[in-house]
Amino acid sequence: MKKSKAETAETRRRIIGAAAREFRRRGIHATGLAEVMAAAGLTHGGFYRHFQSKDQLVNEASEAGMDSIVAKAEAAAAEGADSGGLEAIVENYLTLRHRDDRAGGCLLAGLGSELARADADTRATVSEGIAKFADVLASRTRRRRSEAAKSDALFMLSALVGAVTLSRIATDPALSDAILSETKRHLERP
Amino acid sequence: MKKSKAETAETRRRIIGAAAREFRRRGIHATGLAEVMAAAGLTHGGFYRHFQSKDQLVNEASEAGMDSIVAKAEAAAAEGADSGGLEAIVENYLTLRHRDDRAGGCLLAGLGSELARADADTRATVSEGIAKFADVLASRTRRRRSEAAKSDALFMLSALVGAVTLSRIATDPALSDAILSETKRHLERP
DNA sequence: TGTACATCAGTGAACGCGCGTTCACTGATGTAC
DNA sequence: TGTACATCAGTGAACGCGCGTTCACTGATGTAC
Repeated sequence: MKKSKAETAETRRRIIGAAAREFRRRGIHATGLAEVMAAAGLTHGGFYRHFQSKDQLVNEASEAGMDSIVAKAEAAAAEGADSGGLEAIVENYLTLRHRDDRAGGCLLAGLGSELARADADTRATVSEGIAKFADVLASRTRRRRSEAAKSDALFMLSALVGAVTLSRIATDPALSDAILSETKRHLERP
Repeated sequence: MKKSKAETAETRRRIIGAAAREFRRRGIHATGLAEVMAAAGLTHGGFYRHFQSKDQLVNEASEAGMDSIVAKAEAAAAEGADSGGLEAIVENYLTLRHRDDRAGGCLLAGLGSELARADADTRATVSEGIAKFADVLASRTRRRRSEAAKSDALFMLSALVGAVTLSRIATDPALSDAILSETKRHLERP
């Protein structure tokens, strides 16, 4: 059953993608490797041909997750109606769709408190992703001074991630919706 | 080894307190009942004299956790130098001490993404806690209209929780500190 | 008030289960001649 | 170009381990007389 190099690389990418989705959907600790492999269309035994450990997969899935959310933010900004594209990112992030789509949503909102307990390698990976996300936001502000833009970006990112996280906990639908809509309102009219 | 009613109630409270701390420190899923019971000075076998399941303990520990963070916010506001006490809450929440003290810190920042996957009972409990926390913040704003105060409160809470969560992920100390300090700056000078 | 018995908080061994990880095996592919 | 062999991605059974939960037992307390 040996596969070509291209097939092997494709399988590896498929496992990482399935892991990113399953981790965000059910949590890192609660998701087993067998579950991830099944989602990738494989059996669990083959896992160690591609990764040294679950921790390594968590790290690579986190990198992929951060890359994808940063790319989504850039795409939203590029399509945005406003000049800078900042509102488009916020509009896109603080939606009911994002709140309800954990598997496909932002890694930070989906796994924030679990990532805070991940190993140093994974946290370093995510740390870089946070910086990149903040850079994308900062480059879209109308601030002249780059420190002010960076400051705005870190603040906005905190509010975005906190709002989606809290809106997912809330069982009261009015509260859940209000967390998203009021955060949106404040970020758009600062 | 039967204990008096008062002792039994005290033991129950001790288990809940230990659980709240251990869950925040290591995560809900990663913390075993034996660990919680040991932290409460007991062996694991006695757990089911007090609770029907781990889920029930998670629910009660979450209630205790939300009560304690709301009480802390009220206490900070009462001691605050500013008239309303809002700045005192923000100053108190966005500290390096809070970031570094997961076991004793805010339940929402420590377990946010895990709570979003908890059972409906626990999420309902935490949902009420979020509403109470927002009420405390809203009552401290200088807004006249109560809807505006509520809106501010939900936004602030999102930013507070998001900032501490992200600052705990970040391995770059400058980034971690900046997330807290820039969020503080924006919330204090809106 | 004193005595006999029922209660039940807490102990520690045991349960089934699912986890991360390992391993012998298979068989299609890449490589050496 | 064709053939023989080595490689290694993927399978499925098995491993030790820790988990949530159960249970027989202990013995101090509360209760009934």
